[in-house]
Amino acid sequence: MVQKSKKPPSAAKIEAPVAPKRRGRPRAYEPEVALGKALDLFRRDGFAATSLDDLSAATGMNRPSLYGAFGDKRELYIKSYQRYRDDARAAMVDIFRADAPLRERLERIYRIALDIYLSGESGPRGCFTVMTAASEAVSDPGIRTMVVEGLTELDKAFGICFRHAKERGELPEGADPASLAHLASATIHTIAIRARARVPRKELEAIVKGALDVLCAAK
Amino acid sequence: MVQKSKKPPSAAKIEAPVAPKRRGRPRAYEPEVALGKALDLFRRDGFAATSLDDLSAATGMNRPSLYGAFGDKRELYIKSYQRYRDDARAAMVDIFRADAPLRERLERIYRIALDIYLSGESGPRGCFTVMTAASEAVSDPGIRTMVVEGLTELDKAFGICFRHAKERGELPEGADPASLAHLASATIHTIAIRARARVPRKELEAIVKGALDVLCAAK
DNA sequence: ACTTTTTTGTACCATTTCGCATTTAATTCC
DNA sequence: GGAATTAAATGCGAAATGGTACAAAAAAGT
Repeated sequence: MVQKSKKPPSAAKIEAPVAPKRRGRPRAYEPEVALGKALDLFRRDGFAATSLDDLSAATGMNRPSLYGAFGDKRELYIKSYQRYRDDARAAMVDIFRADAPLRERLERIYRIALDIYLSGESGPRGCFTVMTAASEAVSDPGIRTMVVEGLTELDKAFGICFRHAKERGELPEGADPASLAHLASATIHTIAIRARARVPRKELEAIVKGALDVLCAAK
Repeated sequence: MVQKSKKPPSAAKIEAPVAPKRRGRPRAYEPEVALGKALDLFRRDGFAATSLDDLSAATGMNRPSLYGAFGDKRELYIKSYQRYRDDARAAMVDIFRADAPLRERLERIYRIALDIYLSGESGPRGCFTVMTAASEAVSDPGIRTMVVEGLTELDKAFGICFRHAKERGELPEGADPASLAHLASATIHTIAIRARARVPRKELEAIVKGALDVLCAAK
């Protein structure tokens, strides 16, 4: 289970054209898509309620293959969570880095967040961190570390946003970027929770709008 | 499972002195404390990860008794959640109704919330609604309804707070109580999540302070 | 004392769960 | 074509799970 070259699926097309000429029987699954399916399940049902049979059915891999590819259930869960965070980060990083007015950046961030939280065939899926990972965090130090990392990463990204906006004069002198960032994160969290309770998108958008009205004019 | 007189445990001492002279073998457990133990378990581990054996061990009741007293696992979960909400409401309702300055009322609310979320022998327990009920909400309409009720109840309580404060002139003219209430709820939620990830109380208090600085001076 | 009522405690059942051992299939290297 | 290698497929097994049947126990009513 060392899995060397896995990160660059785009660069892979350059370095390893298509067939790396592996030695034995070829895999009948693509690890990336299988992990995506596993992620969907874990995200919907949580760790305990997701059985290996469910995962096996969803990924199309039988249990031994699953085990061989990703390790045991906990490892698969962690890899799923890692994948979720990578995806979420990838979807937001450009916006966080973009050079746009504060309000516009925030609006785009929340639009992406809503897309992520509300998607899903069998109901809105919410946020992996908030809905299932935080629950596991009490008893599993490894997962806890990941959760804390995720939370602080979001805080920091928002913090940079607000600090930047303050430097540009978009915020009053007295505004505290750190506090505003925490409130922005909190809005992400409250939206994730409400989405999971099937609160309609319209309402969530209204909550976001109200929050932005406060945060973009604060103090 | 009709359970008539159950709500007034204090008034019970007046109406039913001690022994209502029930007919058969007396119960070896007190339903209220047993439900409290069940609540603790569900809150820590969630619905799926809590087994009837665990519940049986924690409550001291064997499974048939559990079943007879509270119904099946899902019913017990719902009753636990109901109990949690009752307790939380009871702990906060006086403060919400109190006639004190905005900031002081909010500070007291958040102090209570932190007490609730951080307590627990085997680590901080977080918020039942946020940590486990919201997860179940996607697939269980009954639980979803309760979650939505709980969320809007909190929104409303905060809303009354801010509206009241605005009428008193504690907030600027342009302030929108509803938006501020949602941000106050969001702060509750973010704190519940972070508590679960074992973020120390000091940090959570700092987040609350920052939020109050913004909310009590907004717009 | 004996019946009735309510609860406890033991034991059980069918199912599900995770994990693995073993066999079979597909591919490359020689 | 045959050995080597890698993965799939089957299926086993021990443990745990939710739920229940049934007998023993403890109280009140008669």
